[in-house]
Amino acid sequence: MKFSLIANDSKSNARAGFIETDHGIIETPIFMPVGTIGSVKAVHIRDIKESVKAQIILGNTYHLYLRPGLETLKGAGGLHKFNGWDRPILTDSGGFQVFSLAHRRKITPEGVTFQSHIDGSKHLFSPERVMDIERVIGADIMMAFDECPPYPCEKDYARKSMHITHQWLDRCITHFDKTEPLYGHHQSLFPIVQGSVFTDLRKESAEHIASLGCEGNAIGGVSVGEPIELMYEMTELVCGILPKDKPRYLMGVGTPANILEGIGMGVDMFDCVMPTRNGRNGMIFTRNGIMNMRNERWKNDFSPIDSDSELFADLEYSKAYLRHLFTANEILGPMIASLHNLHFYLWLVKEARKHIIAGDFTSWKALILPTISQRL
RNA sequence: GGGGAGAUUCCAGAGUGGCUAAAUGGGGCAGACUGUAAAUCUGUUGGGCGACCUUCGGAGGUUCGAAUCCUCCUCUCCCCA
Repeated sequence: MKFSLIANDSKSNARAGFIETDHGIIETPIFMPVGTIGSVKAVHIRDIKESVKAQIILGNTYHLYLRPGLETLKGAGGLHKFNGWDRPILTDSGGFQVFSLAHRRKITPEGVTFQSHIDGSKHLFSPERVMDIERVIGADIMMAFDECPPYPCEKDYARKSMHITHQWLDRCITHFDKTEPLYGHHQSLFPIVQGSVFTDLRKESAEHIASLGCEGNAIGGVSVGEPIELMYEMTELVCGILPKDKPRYLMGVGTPANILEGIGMGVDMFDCVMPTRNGRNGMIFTRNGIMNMRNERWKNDFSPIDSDSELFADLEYSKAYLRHLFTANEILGPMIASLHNLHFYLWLVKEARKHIIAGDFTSWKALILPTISQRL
C-alpha cells in the first residue's frame, strides 16, 4: 500500500491524496460505505460501484466470522470474491462490538469472549485470532483489535482500556508479521488510537501509535455518544500527533458536517452507518439540507428528490413518491434513500477533495456547512 | 316467518356500576439513529394552559355515580324455515 499527498490546504490541515492498493486507488479524503456482513444494506454492489462510485467499503470481522463463517469465506476465496466487490475492502476488527455488544462479552487480558447474538454460542476474540480472521476475509486494510470504551467513562477505566488496546496491538502486529495474505494481494494493518475524551490519554495513545510506523492510523473511541465538541477536540489533538505521511482514519464518523470538520483537521478516511441506517429510516441528506421523508410536508411535493444531483434515482423519483414508499413500508423506499445518501456522501468528499486541490477548501466549507446541516 | 349475536374514541377490538378520555393492535403525526444485534426504536393521537368540558348507535329511566343496569327505538350480522 502506498499513500501519496497531492495537496495541502493553506488555511486548515485538510489534505488531498491517494492510496494505492492491490485492488485499486482510493482518492482521499474518502468516505467508506459500511457493509458489515458483506453487504452494504439495501444497495446492490453494482450500484455501489457505478452510482455511488465508492472506492472502498467496510466489512466486519465479528459479524462475518459468525456468519457466513470462515469456511465459507475461505471457500469463496475471500470477501472480494464472495460479495463481488473487486475494489479495496477494510475490515473492522470487532473492537466496536466490544462496545456495542457490551452486555454479552467479557474482557480479559487474553482477549474478549463474546456470546453470539445469533445463537448464543461463545467465542474468544484474541488479537491473534482476529488477525487470522481478517486474513481469511482478505481485507486490503485490517484494523487492529481494540477496545472501544463507552461514553461517559471513568478516567481510570479509559487508561486501563487504552493500555489493553496497546498490548493487544503489539500482539496484533506480531501475529500479522508472522502470517501471510491468503489470496495473493497485500494487506495492511492499521492501529487504533484510544483514550476516550481525556487529552493526556489521547496524546499518550497517539504518540504510541505514531511510533509504530504502520501503513495507516485510525482514531477510534469517538462517536459513541460524547458531545461533538469533544469529538472534534480529540480528533484535532490526535491528528496533530499522527504522522502526516500516513492516512488517518476517523472511525465511525459521521454526519456530513462532522466529515467536513474532520477533513479540515487532516482526516483522510471516514466510515459511518448513518447514510444507510438513517436512509432506511427515512432520513436523507442533500446539499440543501436534511429531510425526513416520512414527514407529511412531502406528501404532494412532486419535484425530484434532489434536482442538483446526478444520480438517476434523485432525478427520476419525486419526493412525494419516496414519501409514499416510506409510509407504505415499501422496500424500495429504504433502497432509494440508502443509494441517495451514499451517493451524497461520496459526492461530498469528492467535492471537498476538489476544493482542497483548488485551494479554497476552507471558504467552501464555511459556505456549504450551514446549508447541508439545516433541517428541511 | 322463527331463533340468536351485536352497535365503544380514525379503524379493528378490550372493557360490563366508581381506580375509564376509556387496554391492546393498526393507521396518523412527530422524534431518535455516528467503526450496524436496526427495513429498528421512542413519543404522541377528543377539546382546553387550566380547575374542567364533550364522548362509548338514538331517546328516556334507575343510581350519590353508568360505556357498563332497565325500557323503547334505529341499524348490522349469523342460523333455521
